[in-house]
Amino acid sequence: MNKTSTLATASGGAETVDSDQIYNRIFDAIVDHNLAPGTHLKEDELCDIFGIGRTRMRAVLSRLAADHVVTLVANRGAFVAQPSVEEAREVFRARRVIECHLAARAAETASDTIREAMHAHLQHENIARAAGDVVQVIKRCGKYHQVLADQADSPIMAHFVRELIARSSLIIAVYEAKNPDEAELEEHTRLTELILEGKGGEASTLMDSHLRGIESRLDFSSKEDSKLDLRASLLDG
Amino acid sequence: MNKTSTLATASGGAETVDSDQIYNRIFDAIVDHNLAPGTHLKEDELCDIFGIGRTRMRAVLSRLAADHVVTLVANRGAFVAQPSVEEAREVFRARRVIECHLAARAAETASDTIREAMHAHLQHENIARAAGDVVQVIKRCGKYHQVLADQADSPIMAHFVRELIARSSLIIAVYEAKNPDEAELEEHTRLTELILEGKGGEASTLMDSHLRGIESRLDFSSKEDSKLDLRASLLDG
DNA sequence: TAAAATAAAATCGTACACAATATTTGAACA
DNA sequence: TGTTCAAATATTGTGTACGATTTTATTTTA
Repeated sequence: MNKTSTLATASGGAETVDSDQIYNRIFDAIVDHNLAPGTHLKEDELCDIFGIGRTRMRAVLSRLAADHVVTLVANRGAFVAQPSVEEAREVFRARRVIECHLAARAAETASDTIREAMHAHLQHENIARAAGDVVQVIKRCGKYHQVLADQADSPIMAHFVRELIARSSLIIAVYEAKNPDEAELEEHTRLTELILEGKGGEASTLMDSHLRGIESRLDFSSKEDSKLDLRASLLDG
Repeated sequence: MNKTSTLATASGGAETVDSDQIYNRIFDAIVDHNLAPGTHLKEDELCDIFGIGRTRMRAVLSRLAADHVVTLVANRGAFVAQPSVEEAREVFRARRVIECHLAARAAETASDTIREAMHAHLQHENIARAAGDVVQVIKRCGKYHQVLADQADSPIMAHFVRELIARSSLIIAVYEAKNPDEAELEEHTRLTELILEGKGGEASTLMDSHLRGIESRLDFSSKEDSKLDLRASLLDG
């Protein structure tokens, strides 16, 4: 929320480190599956990495906790969140309600701005797909929903969606989908068409089934919890 | 999120002050219109009041800022938020989307638990109304929506609603409604009936018009901004 | 007197020191 | 060898000091 870090006061050195940048770095690392769920985010370690004091790092971690991508445990510290099965279902339920609405709304106000933003993003998706870069494809697929939400001219709900997408990414990391599925890309393309054609009702319906599809491809069977998982495995094996 | 404050370590003294308590105190004070929008929440002052250090108070203020009921200004501090007109419209738009869904959902799963919770709350509303306690009536009316959201078995959306209701309270404080309107209470009663009768569609529709009613009773004409307001007043007078 | 420049006070931003708590290590013992 | 307890280590929780910035008060000057 502010610059700070006073290493070089005079001269144009600008040795400032923006807290927002650090926040985004960690947020992105979690969403992009570079930080696994359950990872202990030690304060000192992060402070060394980013070259700031504990006070500021703590503020960043609090913010991530408010986003529900990090869990704060008293006297133990911050951990990358591990969504429960119930939480996972809840997240997708909320996403269906909000994103279906936003899809319909985007269709109602379909403009050139939306057309450009959506097409630009779909190109990115296809490029990653063509290059066979699976990791990039997954990242882009998640981002499609954010791009769409941002176009619906409802900043508050777009903000909710941002959090829900991030949590979905964690959910996918924990309850790994069988495979990212090729259908996903096609559905994004089809959804974009419907929105640009102003077909709000159909767009909403497709968004609903699209999200249900992603949810249904998750594997809630084994894991449960890393502890329970361990216990179950030992009792079974 | 944790107890802390170590004044009395030994003995049963329990001189502990819970940060959550302080957070809730301030949150409630804002929602209940005991702290006017724009009020400067000075850290030292609050520290004296609650008997804690600045570190913890800052954490509390950050949390309130994440809820959008407090605005943090760099090098100036924390202020009770003053929602803009656009923000106000956005908040009510989001509320319609989410609360209409939750009303319908509550109707689908109408249970005895819901019946009890809703009736218990309506009684509170009517008691306050009968006593002619206008302030209490306003508070209770706001809380009705929270009670309803909590009954819909969708914790994430209920959490969103909590934030939106708090922001609505600030909106009402800034763009004061002509009057709290008697219709509000009747609509709550009618809405409760529809939900308990399992009429989800009708409940959703009523919720929509109910929220539109509240929004339409706001006065967006004069205020704009305290500064602009001041300037305008001085130029006009 | 009014505007501008300067000084003083108030307030926030950050780092750091020390306390409290949790975790690990290792030694003693059965 | 395995278990229990205690010391040592690591990590988080909080208050406080000091620097930076903003605001207010005062003085200077035209």
